Amino acid sequence: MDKGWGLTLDSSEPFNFFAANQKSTSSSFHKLGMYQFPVSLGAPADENRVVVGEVDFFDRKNRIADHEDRDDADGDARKVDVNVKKENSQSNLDVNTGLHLLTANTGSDQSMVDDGVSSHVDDKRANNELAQLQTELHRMNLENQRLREMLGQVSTNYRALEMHLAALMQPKQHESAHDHPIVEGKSGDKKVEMRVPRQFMDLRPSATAETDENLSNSSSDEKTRSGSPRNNVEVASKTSVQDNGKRVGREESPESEWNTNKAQKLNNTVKSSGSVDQSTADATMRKARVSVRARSEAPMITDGCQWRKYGQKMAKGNPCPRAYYRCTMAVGCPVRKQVQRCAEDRTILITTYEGNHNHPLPPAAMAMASTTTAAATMLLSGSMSSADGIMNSNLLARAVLPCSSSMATISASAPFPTVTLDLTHSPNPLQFQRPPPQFQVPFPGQPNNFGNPQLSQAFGQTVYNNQSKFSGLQLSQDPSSSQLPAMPPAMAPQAQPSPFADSVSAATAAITADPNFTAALAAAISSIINSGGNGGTNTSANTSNNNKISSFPGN
DNA sequence: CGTGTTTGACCCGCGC
DNA sequence: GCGCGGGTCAAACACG
Repeated sequence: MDKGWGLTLDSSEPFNFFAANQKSTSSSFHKLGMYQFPVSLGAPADENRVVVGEVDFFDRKNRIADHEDRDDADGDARKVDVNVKKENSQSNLDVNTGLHLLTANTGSDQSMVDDGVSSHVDDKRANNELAQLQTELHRMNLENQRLREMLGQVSTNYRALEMHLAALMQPKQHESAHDHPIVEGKSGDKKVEMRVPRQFMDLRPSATAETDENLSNSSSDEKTRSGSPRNNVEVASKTSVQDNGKRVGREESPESEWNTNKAQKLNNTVKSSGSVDQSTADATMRKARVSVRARSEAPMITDGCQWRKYGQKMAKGNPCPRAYYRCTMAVGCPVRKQVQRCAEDRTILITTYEGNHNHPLPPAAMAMASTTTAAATMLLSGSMSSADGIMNSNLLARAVLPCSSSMATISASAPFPTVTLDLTHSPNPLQFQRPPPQFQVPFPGQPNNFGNPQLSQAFGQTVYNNQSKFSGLQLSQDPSSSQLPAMPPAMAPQAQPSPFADSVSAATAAITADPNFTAALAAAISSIINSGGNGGTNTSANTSNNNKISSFPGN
């Protein structure tokens, strides 16, 4: 293994949003506190270590211990040993940091310490090195502490959120029992139906059943006429109400999900005398979208699902056409996505997901599902008109995306409430040193609202320098907020980067600023929070199904 | 030949 | 009512 970036990026492949999860099935997950994070991001499966730049944390630590064993009289070594033991004790608290991502030693590094009798020169050199390592370890201990605090806060917020959601969902459980039968039946967890991890892009975690019921009440005859072949209750209940045109029956099923928006609008009109707030919330649920912004030269990010392009349009204000894709992993799957390059920066790919899968998902897609679901959950809870909903949204934001202090944006404003996961941001100056991979991270200070000002927000400083705090998400319900200017890179005041005093912190930041790592972190966290790990068994999911795109908007 | 893409036409919602 | 823009359809086409 070379001493370069352990997080390899293969520019020959499209940006695989969750390649990390796919490649780090079980052996490559390393516990980070209560969560597990894949560390062999794009690296060969047999390399579980992460070597950052020229610094190999674990080898250095081992060397420290080695020196200490051989030279007990060395005060520095003793100090370092204390630090090492401190860190080990922190490991017992189930909170590890990137330091613990390494699991193996290499023979090449061992050659530095097994050179037999140590000379004075070697001792001096070792002392100097130990002094440096002591500083590094101290810093990492601090980072460990910060991470522990973060994780503790995540846990607390999540529990609070869970209880809150349980309270909200209590009267609706009997109705939602039929919703998402596939995943719920698989999970069997009593809390699963409220935690929304079960399907990729489940955008209706709470109001689904009620909305469906409303739909069935108001448009039952339309349903029967729709002729949808799906037996999925959720989808079948939302089949097209739009039977006033020739489109009815033109396509068997996927359209129905998309038409749900229209159906909901009609429904809201019908029941205008009813609970306005509830109907508004339902409509919001149905329109919710999750947009992912990522730098990629590839025509489409690989998210684990199979897509078929069904249309392309020139969107106003963007010279790059917008491509429309439909999920083809199952007949009648209503999930669709739009892919469009950013007008201002065409290296940024904007992928917008909408709809619920009506089929089991491969693990790779589950990873994405967890993330997008978490984002959608935040959006939906935040889209409530009540202050309680806003509070809930903030809780969700903190709990589901604990590292999202500056990486997710919620916009409940028109036309569709959308939560945007912006993976284009990284203030890491080391990015300059990296060869431009296919999936790039932006330069510091780069504007982040390309072409989609109401959606974009920083997403990249996920665990930037391990200083991310849980500042939550920006929640906007004011239509005027759709024109919010780009949040400056310093929008997360608590995520201000500290100077890279040494290569360790710089390398750590480099890793954590990597979008793949960021995405993997978000996916891992949300996966575990949501499902308790039903996406843990990764297989060779279709990661190349998007390579067949012959043309791409903007290319 | 099956599958997926391309692309012009069509439908619909919305603003004026 | 009209025009615009977004979203979708489906025939034609390309490809393996």
